[in-house]
Amino acid sequence: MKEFKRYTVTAALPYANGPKHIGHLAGAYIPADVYVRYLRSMGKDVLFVSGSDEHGTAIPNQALKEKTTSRAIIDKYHVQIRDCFRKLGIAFDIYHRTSEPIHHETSQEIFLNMFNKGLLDEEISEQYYDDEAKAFLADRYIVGTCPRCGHTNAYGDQCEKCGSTLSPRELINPRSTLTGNVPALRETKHWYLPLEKYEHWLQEWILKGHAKDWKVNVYGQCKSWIDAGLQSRAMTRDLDWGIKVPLPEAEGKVLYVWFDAPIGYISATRAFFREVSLGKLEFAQPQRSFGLVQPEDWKKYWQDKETKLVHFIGKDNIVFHCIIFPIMLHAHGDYIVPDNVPANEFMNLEGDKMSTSRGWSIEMHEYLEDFPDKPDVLRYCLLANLPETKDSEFTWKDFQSRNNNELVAILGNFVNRALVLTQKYFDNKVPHRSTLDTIDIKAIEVLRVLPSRIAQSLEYFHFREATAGLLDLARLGNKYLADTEPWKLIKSDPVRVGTILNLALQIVANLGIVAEPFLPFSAKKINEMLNRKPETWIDAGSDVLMAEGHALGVSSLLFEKIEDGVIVQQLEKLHNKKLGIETEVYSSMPLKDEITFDDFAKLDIRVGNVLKAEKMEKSSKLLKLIVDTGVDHRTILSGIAQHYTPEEMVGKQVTLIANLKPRKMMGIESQGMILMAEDAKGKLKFLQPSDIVSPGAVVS
RNA sequence: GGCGCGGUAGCUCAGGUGGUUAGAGCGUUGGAUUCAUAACCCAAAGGUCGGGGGUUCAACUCCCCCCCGCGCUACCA
Repeated sequence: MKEFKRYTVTAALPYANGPKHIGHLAGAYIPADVYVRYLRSMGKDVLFVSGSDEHGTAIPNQALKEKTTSRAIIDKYHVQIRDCFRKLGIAFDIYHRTSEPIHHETSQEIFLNMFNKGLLDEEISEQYYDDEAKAFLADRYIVGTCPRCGHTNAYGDQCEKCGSTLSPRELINPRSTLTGNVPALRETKHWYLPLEKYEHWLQEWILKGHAKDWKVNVYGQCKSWIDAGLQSRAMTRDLDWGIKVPLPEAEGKVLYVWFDAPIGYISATRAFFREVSLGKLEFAQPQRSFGLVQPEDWKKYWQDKETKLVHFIGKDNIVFHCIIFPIMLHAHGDYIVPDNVPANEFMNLEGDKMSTSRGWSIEMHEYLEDFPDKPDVLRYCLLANLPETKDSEFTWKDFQSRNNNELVAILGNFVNRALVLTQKYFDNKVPHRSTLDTIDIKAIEVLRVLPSRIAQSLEYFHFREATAGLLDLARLGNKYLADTEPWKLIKSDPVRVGTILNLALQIVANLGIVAEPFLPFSAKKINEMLNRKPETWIDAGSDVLMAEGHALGVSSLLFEKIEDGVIVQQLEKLHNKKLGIETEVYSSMPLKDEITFDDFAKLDIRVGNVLKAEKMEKSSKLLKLIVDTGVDHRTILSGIAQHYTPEEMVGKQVTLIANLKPRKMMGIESQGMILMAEDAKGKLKFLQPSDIVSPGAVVS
């Protein structure tokens, strides 16, 4: 493995439009923090940056929802997320935010640099413009009738009713959400990054250069994108929230959020060195001594080939961190590109996908409210279950069992045993070590190799394996005590017991070092109980960390058991939250505009019998149904393939709109629409009369 | 439908370039023990490695087909 002079480690910028949950922690922040703490302990020159991502259309959207301003939204969530990270021990050197002036400057500089080098293509297209608001409308600010399902409040980019991905031009009767006016099409100019020009470079850099050292999931995802062929992407948007495009002709335009967000890592680094060099810390919180620094020192961390750049992210960010941002850095020319992007998969929760909007999540602040003194327990559980190679699962029962059977019973118990025995037999002082037996020498050998084995795992981003190694170190201690049985020997051979406990305490001291990256709060506690200053990883594996005669501190329990009741409560809380959100979602779905009876009478709703049903070729959602409507036998395509098999549908009575304008889908005309109800999980159920009626029966 | 990643003991997961009896932790069962938060320590039971073909002296590991989960993408209620 190549040796680097220094490390720049980034953790994904959390989007400041809402709270972040433990899945985000597992995906990026915890592994990044462990990695960085380990590097620091090894004495490496490492800088750990992150910050809030505060631009993009979803911020004003959230402001609309919470009936406040975009500024208020980012201020609220920036503080909330930052504080949660702090309480969980995520030790950033700086946690910045993209709304800061230095970030705007940096982003504009990079944009201008690329623009001046001719790296960006100009393209003119037609987009909706609201005359009254004097603004181009971002996709989300246009609503209209969905051309697919007829939903009257579909957004310009997506219909939330049917899930269709739309473009604003497709909407029927579009209107602006700002003023309610009908928007007009106007020409607008945007700047595109021609990703396809860098395909060859990506092939060399990733497909050839990182075939072995990148994780398969990351590599596979990149290969998939590159092989599919890349397309030019707009790097600017018509929006009033974001970083102004620094060109005179770009009034009212901002940088695309995915252009500026990753630059946030760079601007955070700039902010860090500026603040530290001035001695005025606002966002920076240096976690180690950086010595005398200059504002320009940020360049070493981004432009020197001897710097190893590592991005920690979740799998949803792979394309941006492995394709788009590296292309930006490479095209610009002054910057290094990431050496590795150890993206994790997703963590599920109690058998279902985690989702803040669906209420199926454990938000960081919720956990910290309920378990304020247990940040390490969460860190441990997430580390032990990290979705490194595939989606993994967090359950409260596992949380309890990890805590009770591993942290309490193995790690905490060993530390407690060693300390209590020393208190009892040797007046709380490190006893003298005399001649070593074979069993002692064997234990010392294991002690010597375990930390380097853990280090090895960390270097390769195998965090689960490393975490297991930490527990093995405690197991070594437990086994050593069980094998030597000092409590039996104390009467007959106190000198031997001294040797045994001396060694046991050396193992505890090692735990104080090795546990630090994983369980920083507990490691601190261990060192306090040992009454010693923390040491670096370089000392790990040593069997002479604790000097003879050294007085130990006051011992207390590292971890406490979690009772069944606590777990039951959390499960209830989770289910209640989900129910609450579901009813909220249903009740907040606004009623559609009032219609007259005549409007209603236009609809020809009938009951039909499904005569035939078959899967549509090349479609995963559509079933082709032949329905007896009483007046005819017609073909209706229905997107229920994921909910009903063709066999299930045959012979069923359904309700349909018989006079809907036919629509062609996948080359076949659908002559009507089957009415379906959707439950909270997105499952579709068809509507049926309570008793069998004749096909063609009119619904009114 | 296309592409990517997965499908290994009851549960959560390890198993570069194919090679003796397929591993770990938890759980279960049994034993030992009492210094320790009834914790620790030892041992055992438990898997036809998603299914079916093929290549090979030999496949969890390579190739083909199929099924299931997740993601991206297309089409879409």
